[in-house]
Amino acid sequence: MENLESCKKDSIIIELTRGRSYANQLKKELHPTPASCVHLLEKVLSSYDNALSLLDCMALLRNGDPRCEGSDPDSKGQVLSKNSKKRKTLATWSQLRVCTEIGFESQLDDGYYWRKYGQKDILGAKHPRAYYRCTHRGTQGCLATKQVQRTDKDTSIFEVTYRGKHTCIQEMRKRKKENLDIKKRREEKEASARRSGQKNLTSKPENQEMSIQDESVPTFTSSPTPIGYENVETSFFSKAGNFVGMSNPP
DNA sequence: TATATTTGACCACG
DNA sequence: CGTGGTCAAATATA
Repeated sequence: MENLESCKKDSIIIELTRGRSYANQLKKELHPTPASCVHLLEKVLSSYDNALSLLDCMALLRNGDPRCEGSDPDSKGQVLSKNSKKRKTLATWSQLRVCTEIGFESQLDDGYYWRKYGQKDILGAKHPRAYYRCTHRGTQGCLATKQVQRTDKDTSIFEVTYRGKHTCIQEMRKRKKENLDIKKRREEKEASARRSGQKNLTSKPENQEMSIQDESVPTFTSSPTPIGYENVETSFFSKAGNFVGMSNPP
């Protein structure tokens, strides 16, 4: 019976993959695509991707991670800004929900270098939203940015929105080692601080960079998913270590 | 000293 | 005018 179920699932995946492929073909066929069609096509493709990702999520759930049930995969998610001060052109975007383990930074670490440039309290959100941009924006003109915000309900889930595309790949790989070295050092520092300072009631803990700050967002220096699309992509990370689900753009 | 983060101010948009 | 995104001075860290 499990076989039957997985067989059905495979069929669904095949169909969805086919549909996505057709949509891509259609996209190619429409050479000078009208603006309205562009948007629609993006939606269609996004739906296929989301459906496929959902199946992945279900598979992971079946493998047993009850934590993921907390978040509903079909929720619309919150509407993120479609247009910012300087990026009106980003008309289309997609959201994706992913669970990954916070403790394991390796999963979050693909070598990208981020620099925090702002933090903002968001109306209706319990936790502030942090704004990052690629460190090499000035030198290489890399326009990739991301936003990180804790979810209201589950503080262990982070919503990460990526925007733009990295154009500094070479530099990234090189930097990854440095990045890890820095993290190692931080870990050691934190460990020693914990050991020596457990009784200390110093109001400011030394481990701000490493662990999650109460209200703020951890200083991720890398993105967990490859950035290959112009679209904004939002991911949700939690302790669970599994994919949770995703939601469609409005 | 150089580079990264914090944080209030500023600005555009609805 | 409120909200969200960005800027930039002050501050922190190596």
